[in-house]
Amino acid sequence: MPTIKDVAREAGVSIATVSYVLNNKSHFVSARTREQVLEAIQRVGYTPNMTARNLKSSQTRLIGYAWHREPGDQVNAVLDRFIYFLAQAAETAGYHLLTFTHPVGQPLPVYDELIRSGRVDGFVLAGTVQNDERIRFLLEEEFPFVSFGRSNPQWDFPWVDTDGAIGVRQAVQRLIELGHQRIAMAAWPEESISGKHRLEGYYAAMDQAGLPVLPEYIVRGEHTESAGHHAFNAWMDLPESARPTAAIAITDLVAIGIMNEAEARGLTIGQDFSLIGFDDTPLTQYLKPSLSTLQQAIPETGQALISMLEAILSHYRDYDRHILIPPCLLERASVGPPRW
Amino acid sequence: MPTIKDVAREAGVSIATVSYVLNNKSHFVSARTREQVLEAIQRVGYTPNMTARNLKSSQTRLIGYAWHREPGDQVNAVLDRFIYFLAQAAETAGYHLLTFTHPVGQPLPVYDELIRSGRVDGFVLAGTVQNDERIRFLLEEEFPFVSFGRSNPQWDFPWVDTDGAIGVRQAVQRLIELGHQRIAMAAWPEESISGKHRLEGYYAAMDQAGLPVLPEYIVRGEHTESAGHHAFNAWMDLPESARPTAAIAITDLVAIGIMNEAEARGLTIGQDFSLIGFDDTPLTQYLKPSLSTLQQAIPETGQALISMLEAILSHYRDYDRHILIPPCLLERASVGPPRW
DNA sequence: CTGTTAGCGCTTTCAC
DNA sequence: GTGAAAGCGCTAACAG
Repeated sequence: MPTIKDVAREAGVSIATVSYVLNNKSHFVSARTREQVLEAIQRVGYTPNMTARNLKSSQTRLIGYAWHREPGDQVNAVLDRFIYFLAQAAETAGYHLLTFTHPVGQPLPVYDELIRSGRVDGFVLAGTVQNDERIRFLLEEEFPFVSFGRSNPQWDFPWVDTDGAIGVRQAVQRLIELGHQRIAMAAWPEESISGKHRLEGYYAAMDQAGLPVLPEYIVRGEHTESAGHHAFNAWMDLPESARPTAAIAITDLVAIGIMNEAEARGLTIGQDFSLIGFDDTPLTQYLKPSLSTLQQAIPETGQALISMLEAILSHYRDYDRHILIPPCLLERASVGPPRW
Repeated sequence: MPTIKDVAREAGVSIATVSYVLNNKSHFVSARTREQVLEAIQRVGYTPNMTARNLKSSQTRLIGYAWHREPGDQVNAVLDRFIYFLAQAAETAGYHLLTFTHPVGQPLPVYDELIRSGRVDGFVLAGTVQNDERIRFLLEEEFPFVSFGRSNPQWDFPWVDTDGAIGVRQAVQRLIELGHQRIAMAAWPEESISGKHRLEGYYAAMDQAGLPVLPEYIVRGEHTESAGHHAFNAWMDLPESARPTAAIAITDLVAIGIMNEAEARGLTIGQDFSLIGFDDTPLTQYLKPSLSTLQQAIPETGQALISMLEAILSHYRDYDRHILIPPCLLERASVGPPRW
């Protein structure tokens, strides 16, 4: 590989001059010299060495992102899509993503090592939880990062998140519009932050419409298909006059459980029972019936996070540290007017 | 961040000595000095700067991997799983993954830039096609890489691939074992290499069992759900005595199309018609009936690729340049004995 | 055994 | 305007 020296020799100038034109410090260089250098660069086929630049400037133009492997060999469809757009946005900003993994429950040593060895300029976090230890750690270390997802509301850190409250609210409103009155929700355990936000949207819509929410309407469970079975059974155990005619599932996988359980009981989703999931997981559009769902604005989220991180790394002052992006309701065959 | 100088000062030795203990050139250092240095490292909390090391050694310990975004906003479930295990294997070998994207159909400039700027030590390719231009390019540049997937058989390059022939053969044999005789296959267009291999497995199993393969049994199509509809319709258009009672779908998405079309025609998959897909795409286990499928050995593949690349980067001589890994048949509810 | 020193390729201050 | 030279943090001859 040719170096800056080769270019200098070829152009008959010093390496400093080459560096000037490389870095657009053109005001220091005469137009003629500039031309010569540019030609020399072409001739020898020179591209600046990133490692050397990085050493000199004490940066890496690398953003760290940790993989999330779900338990039980599952995938996280949202994050799989997310990271692609994150990478793309990062590249546009002149960065690359350095991806890494860490032992389950032991993220900190890996983050620490990456920081101390100067491997990355900043991090993008995803899959944050309440009191996320990574956030606490990075805040403490004062190391640049942005987060896809909120955490402890007491902590002041930059994040972008899907506005689950708005999304679910909109979905419930749509069901109400279709004539549903008894609407249930399959929710997540209390600890989940995004679960809490989505549930808030549900309550908001029901309250606004003056519709009662029976305690039994809210069934909490994990991110599993069987949580859907359980929820649906709980609803069907209610006396007929109280049974919900529609439901929001906190996630598509739970929605699938609900669908399967309903079909097993001889009910037709979309006709006898309306259902809206969350995430637009791949393949859900091909289910019979196709599943209505709230799709997160993944590309925009990735873009927003990178812009934010870029602002931080460039020490800009003015930028939003908290961005909420509403999801988009995709109405498919799993919803319809109530049968009764 | 403390540097090697800080450690040297703290330990009262030269930076060379610190470097020696850091790089386990301990034979040059007395046990006592070694101890002192180690303690000093602890005290000042020192971690070697990767960029500096990299500059010195002209490497990056970074492996480039390009994202593949499928057309039409689809995901590639196999690659999404793959990259996680690839990252993990890379880390064990002391590397990290640098991920990047490139304009559709224009990969080369990005690969070139990454090489010229010394950003990565090697590449892992995935989603290879016939006469893959990336392979041709990297071969020409003599830049280290390994490939998940084969390409032009004339080219000599290191790859790991799923043994689709073995997998499909095994799947067909299983169907035969259950009593099926008229077995069809939804295949890919002729250009697809892996499509060709999988089809070979189909023919091998049918031949071995002495079962005839009507030309109509092979229906080629893209990686879409509608390709499944089309295939199933084509089969059902055959005179009843010739209609297949089971089929292999080249991919789960096509299998879903087949399932949906069959159900629409009032047939029950698993009873009236047996079906096996390919890839174990997430959620397919929750379909009704759950889809039998050939699951690629993704973790092993990632590991094998990294070992191979590591061998190349370390200039080892002895290593397999071509590794075929058989997939695993997951038998679920979509298969059963033929009804007739 | 340990230290001095010359770079790795680049940016940038400071002279000229 | 341009160039000489220092130095980013580290490794590895080479001296001693």
